[in-house]
Amino acid sequence: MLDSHFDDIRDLDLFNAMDQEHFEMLMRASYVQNFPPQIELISEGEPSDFLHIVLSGAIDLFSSLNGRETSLATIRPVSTFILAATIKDAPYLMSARTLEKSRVVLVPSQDIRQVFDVDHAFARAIVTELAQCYRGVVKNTKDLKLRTSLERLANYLLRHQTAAGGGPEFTLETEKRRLASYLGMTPENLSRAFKGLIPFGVTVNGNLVTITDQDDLEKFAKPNRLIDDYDV
Amino acid sequence: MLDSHFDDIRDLDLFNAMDQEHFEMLMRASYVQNFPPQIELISEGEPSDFLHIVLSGAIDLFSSLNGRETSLATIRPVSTFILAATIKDAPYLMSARTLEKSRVVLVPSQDIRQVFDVDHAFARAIVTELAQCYRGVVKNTKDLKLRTSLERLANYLLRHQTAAGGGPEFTLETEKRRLASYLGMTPENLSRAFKGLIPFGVTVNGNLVTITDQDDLEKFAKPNRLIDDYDV
DNA sequence: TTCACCTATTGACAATTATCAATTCAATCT
DNA sequence: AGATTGAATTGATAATTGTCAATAGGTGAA
Repeated sequence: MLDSHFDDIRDLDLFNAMDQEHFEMLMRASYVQNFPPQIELISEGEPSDFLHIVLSGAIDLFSSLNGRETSLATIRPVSTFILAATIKDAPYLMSARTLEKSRVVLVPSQDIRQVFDVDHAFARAIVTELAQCYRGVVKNTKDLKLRTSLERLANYLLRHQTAAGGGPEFTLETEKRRLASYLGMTPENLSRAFKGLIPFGVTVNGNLVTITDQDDLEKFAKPNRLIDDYDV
Repeated sequence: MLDSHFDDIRDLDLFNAMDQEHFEMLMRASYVQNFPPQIELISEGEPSDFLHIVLSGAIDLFSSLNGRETSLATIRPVSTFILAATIKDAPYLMSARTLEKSRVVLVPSQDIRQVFDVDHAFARAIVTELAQCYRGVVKNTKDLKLRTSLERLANYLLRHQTAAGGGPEFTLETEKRRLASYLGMTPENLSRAFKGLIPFGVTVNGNLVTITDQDDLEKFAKPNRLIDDYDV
């Protein structure tokens, strides 16, 4: 596995400062696999044998309990997932499934831990990545506990508008049922929430979202950098 | 600051594998402070100048937004908090206040980062600690999104029963209003939730909880190791 | 002790969210 | 094109949760 994907992975913050030799060692130990949509790559509770890297496609991290299910995150290329379980050699806390046809690299957890012990730049990158992930989940918890569902949707739209370039029109990349689950509501209520945002300058047509009154929406959503800014 | 608390801190997973010289360096750079109850030690959004270690007392980590407030965690001795912000040199995402008279050690973040770069055992301990924290927040998110408030309370009681030794009687160490906030509900609803658990073998009198029917409660709560077990 | 204060509890009611059923809509297959 | 499938939406209703107001209970200060 020393082919072209190589460069994309090397560019990730997690891998770009480490020793070349160690990087190649990891890549040689890895597997690249292609998966069709809707394949469950990981089931929560299983031992974490691999660090996963999405090269293309999209992955849904979700969790199930007593017949209920919730979506916790969407992973898009190029990034890693399940780092904490790999580090702790503990069972996965989330399941993962492909949302589309996806290309995934599997790096054996054992090799990750081994290289961690001899490559300080890699160790530092892992710490930074984990701290970033931790803060991401904390922000998500604040979003869930401190905002109503309408506010969560409003802020989600503002974040995605920014990610999509900032223009007044952008498309939802996510199925609405999954968006609802991610935001902690039912699909029915997401429909109603979209309607509830019409007075604040939001219209939706299928996957196309149009912010007709940016000020109105922001005044309602009150975005907060300690929740909504990715790089804080 | 090379006094008796020294040993307690050295015993923490975070510090017990590192080089003695580095440990002393960190301790010499630190401050020990005593705080009365209800003092806000940290306000979210501020730069993270110190890693905090609670030696005695108890700390509430909480967050506020638009006049609302929620409790995110309780830190009891001896443990650290605000590690991720320290590592990333990013602003605090949570505020912290003393719940009781508390003794706290402040280790300058700068020194933590400096020692991280030269002490591999410390680096490894930080990674493990961060991974643990990350997994803790993920479990909390699953608890919030996949369980009803009654189930959250039931499982909270089971976890605390275990922590208190496992017997049928134990005391809540937490003010009920804060417990309600932690569990994501209002104090009024916590009162009603306690009543709702009576049919499943739980009685409460002030801070004293009695599990009268362990099986019934567990059958209702359905505790899950991927949410409720601390060491998974 | 008495008062003041704060927490906890309770009841009544409102708001929010979930559930169920039916319908619309869009994409895909034959 | 027509049929099939599954997502999205809508309406009706139920369940849950929050809000407001009043009361009870406990703690500490004067």
